[in-house]
Amino acid sequence: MSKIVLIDGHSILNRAFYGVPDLTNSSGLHVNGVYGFLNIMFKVIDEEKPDYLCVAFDVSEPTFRHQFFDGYKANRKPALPEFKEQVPVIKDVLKAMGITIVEHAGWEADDILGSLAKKAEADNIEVSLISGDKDLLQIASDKIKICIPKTKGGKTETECYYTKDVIDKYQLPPSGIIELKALMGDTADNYPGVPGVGEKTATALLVQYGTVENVYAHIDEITKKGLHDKLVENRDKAEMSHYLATIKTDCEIDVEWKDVLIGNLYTDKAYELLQSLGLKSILKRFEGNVDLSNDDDVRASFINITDFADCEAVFEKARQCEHRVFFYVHTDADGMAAVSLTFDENTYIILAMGFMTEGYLADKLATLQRSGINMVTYDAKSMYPFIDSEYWRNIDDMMIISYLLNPLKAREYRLEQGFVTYEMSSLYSDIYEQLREQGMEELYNTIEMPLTKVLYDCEREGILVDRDALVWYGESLTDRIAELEDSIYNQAGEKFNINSPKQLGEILFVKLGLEGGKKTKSGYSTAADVLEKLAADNPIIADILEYRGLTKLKSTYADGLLECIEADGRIHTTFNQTITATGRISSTEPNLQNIPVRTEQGRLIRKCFVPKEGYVFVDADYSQIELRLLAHMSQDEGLIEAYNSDADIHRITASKVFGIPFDEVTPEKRRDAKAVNFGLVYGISSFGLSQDLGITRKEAEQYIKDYFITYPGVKNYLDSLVEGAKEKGYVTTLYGRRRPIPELNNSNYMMRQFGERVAMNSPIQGTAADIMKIAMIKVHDALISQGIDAKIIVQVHDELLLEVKAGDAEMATLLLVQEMKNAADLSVRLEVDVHSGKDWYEAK
DNA sequence: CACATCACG
DNA sequence: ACGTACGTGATGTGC
Repeated sequence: MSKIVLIDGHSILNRAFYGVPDLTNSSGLHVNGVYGFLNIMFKVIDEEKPDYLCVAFDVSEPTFRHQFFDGYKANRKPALPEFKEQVPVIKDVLKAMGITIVEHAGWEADDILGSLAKKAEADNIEVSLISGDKDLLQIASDKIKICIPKTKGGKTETECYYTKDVIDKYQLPPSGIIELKALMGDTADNYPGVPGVGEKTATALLVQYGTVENVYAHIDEITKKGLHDKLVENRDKAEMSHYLATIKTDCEIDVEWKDVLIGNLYTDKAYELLQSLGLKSILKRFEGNVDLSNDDDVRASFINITDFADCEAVFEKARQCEHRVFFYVHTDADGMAAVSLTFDENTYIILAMGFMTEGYLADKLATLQRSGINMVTYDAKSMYPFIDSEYWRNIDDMMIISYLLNPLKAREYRLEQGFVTYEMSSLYSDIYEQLREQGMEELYNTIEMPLTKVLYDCEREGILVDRDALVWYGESLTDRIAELEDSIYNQAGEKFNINSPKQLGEILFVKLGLEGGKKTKSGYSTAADVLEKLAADNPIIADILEYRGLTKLKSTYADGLLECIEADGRIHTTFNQTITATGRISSTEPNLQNIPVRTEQGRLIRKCFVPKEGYVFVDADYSQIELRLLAHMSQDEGLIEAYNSDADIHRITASKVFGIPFDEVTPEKRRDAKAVNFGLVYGISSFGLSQDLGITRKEAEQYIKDYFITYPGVKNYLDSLVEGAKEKGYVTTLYGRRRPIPELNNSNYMMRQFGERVAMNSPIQGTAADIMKIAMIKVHDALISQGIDAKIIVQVHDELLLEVKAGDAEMATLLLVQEMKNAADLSVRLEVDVHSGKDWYEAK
C-alpha cells in the first residue's frame, strides 16, 4: 500500500521556532524555525518512507471562520517578526525541493489536511499527518496516523495516534475530540467552550453522553447545580466552539496524487538556497543524496591518489591550472594524515603514507608557489608547519575570510575532517568578493593574514615554566584548603561537597537560614558577590570564599597548567583568531590570557613563568587604550584635552563630573569616576553602574547624566553608534572590521537593549584589538629586521610579553614601546607601561 | 552537555 | 513589569 505524509506547515514551523534556540544567518535572517522544520520533515521522511508528500499552509488573510468570529480571534497574539520572516523562507525551500504546497483562501490548513487525509484514505493510501496541533486528532483512523512532534532538549520525539491511541489517551473516539474541545475551549485557537468546564469535567460528560448535542438532550439529568447552570447559560458558546473545533473534510482540493509524488529533494536549487541561508548541517544530507546522474558538477569529483606517478602528475597539473589551488592537510594524533588538493573542479586526496612525507609535500607546495599559483587554504596558521616559511606569503585563508564576513558564526567555521575542499574552492571567489565589497580587504591583507604568522611564531615559541616552582605552589595551597574544609564542615555541622553550588546553597540558605533569596533557575545563587553581602552574618562565608579562591588556583592554575607543560619544558598555547565577536584573539589549552593578577596570592603564580637561561622578560601594556579610543572616536574636546593634559584621567573626570576642584578629589570619588568611565566602554546602563558601585539606580543615573553634560561629544558618539547600527545592522571599527548585531531587530526588549550596548562597546573593544594586532606585526617584524634576539610569546589583549636575550633587553624595550605607541595615529597619545624582570610576576 | 562560578582584559 | 554592564576559557557538578 502506498503512503502519504501531510504536514501542517504553520504549526510545525511554529513548533520548530519555539523548540530550536535562536539562530541567525550571516545576513541577520532568523532561520531556527526553518532549520527545525527541515529536521522534523527529514526525520519523518526517513522513518515513514512515503510515496507522496505535501505541506499545507494557512493563507495570511483571515479565513471565513476567522472573520465570522472576529471577536474571539481578535485577542490572539500577533506572530513575532522573527517568526513571520521565516514563513516565506520555508516555502521557498520546500518549493526548491519540488514539494507541493497547498494553500487556499477561505480554508484553514486544518481543513486542507483533513480533506486530503480523508481523500487519501478513500483511495486506499496510508496517511501520516504531521502537526503540532491536537485538534487534528479528530480525523485519526486506522489508516490515518496523527503525529505530534515534541522537541525535548534538542531531541525530537514524535507521539503518534491511530484511533485506538486516541481512545487510550482521551477515553473518547477521534470524533470525540471535537466534542471535548467544544466544551473545554481552546486558548491557543481562542474559542471559549463552556467557561468553568475543563478537560476532566468535559471528558466525564462525554464518556456518558457521547456528544455535546446529547449532553444538552439530557441536560436535566445533570444534577450538579453549578455545572448544570454553566452548561445552560453557555449553550451558544458551546455550539459555536463545536463549529470552530470541527475540521472540514470535504473541501474540493485540486491535488492529484501523481503531482505530489516525492521526487529528488536534493536539487541544486535547494542546495544553493540552503547554503545562502547558512544551514550547513542540513546541507550534509545532500552529500550522500545528490543525484549524480544529471548533476555531474557536484562532488562526482573526488579522486584518490595512491600511486606516486599519479601524484606527481596531479601536482604538475596543479602547477598549470588557471585559477587557484585549494590545499588542506588533514591531521590526526600522529600528525599528517592526508593531503587534499582542489583545482579545476576536481579534488585529489593523497593519503600520507609512503612517498607522501612532510618533506615531499613542502617541496611540492613550494614548486606551486614558485609558479605563481594562487594558493588557498583553511586555517593557514595550522598549515604553516607543512610549508617552507619563505612561501608563507600569498596564501589565502578561508577561515579568516569567513570570520571577517561574520565573526558571530566563528564556531561554525571549524572545518570538519571529511567535509572539505570542494565547497571551499567553489566558495572562495564568492566570499573574497564579499570581503572586498564590505571594505575589509585591507584589514584582511595587512592585519589578519600577517598576524597568522606572528601568532604561529608565538605558539611555537611557547613560554618556559619552572615546573618545580609550580608543583610547590600547588602544594603550598593544600594545607590551607584542608584546614578551610574542616572549618566549613564544622560550622555547617555536616560534610558536604563545597564545590556543588546546589549543596552549598542548601546548607547556607536552608540549614543555616541565611537570608539570600533565589537568583538562578536551578536554586540559590552562591556567587561571590552574593556571598560577600552575607559575610557579616556568619563566619562560614569568609571561609567559603577563601576556599573557593584557593581551589580555583589549585585546580585551574597549579594542576591545570602542570598538565600543559610539553617535552621542551614550555607551554604552547593556541591563539585563536576567529573566535571572538569583536576581533580580539582568544587563547586556549591552556588559556594564558587569564593568569591571576588581581590578588597577591594568585599573582604569585606568575613567578613560575620564567625566561630561558640568559634571557629576561619584557612586558608592555597599553594604558587605558579603550578609554583613549573613546576620546579619539567620539572626538569629544573635553576628553581629548583631558588625556593630552597628562593628568590622571579618572581624577579629572571626577573633578569635572562631580564639580570638585582637582586637588580635592577623594579616592572614593575617583573610584566612582573610574567606574563610570569603564561603564561607558561597556555600553553604559544605570543598573550596571549601580551594581558595580553599590549605589542606587537613581544615583547612577545622575552620574551618567552629569558625565554626558561634561563630555557631550561622548553622548553624541554613542548615540550615533546605536543609530547607525540600527540602520545598517552592524557596527565597524576604525579599521573596517564588522560586527553584525541581529539583536537590534529582536522582538524581546532585553535583547534589543543588549544589542545597543554591543553597538557601543564593539567598535571600541574591536578597534583596540585591531591596534594591538598592528602593534604585534610591527614589533614582530622590527625585531627580526633589526636582528634583536627577542620574541613575542604571549598576548593578553592590551599586553605583550617578550622573552629577550639579556643583552638586548634595552633595545627590545625601546623598540617595543615605540612600535606599540606608533601602531595608530590618534587624537590622543597611546601610552605604554613597560617593565622587565626575571619572571612574569616581576615584569608585570 | 548545560549550568554556575571565577580567572583575565 | 521586565532584569542587564562588554569580551573571553577552564573547572566541577549534576541532569
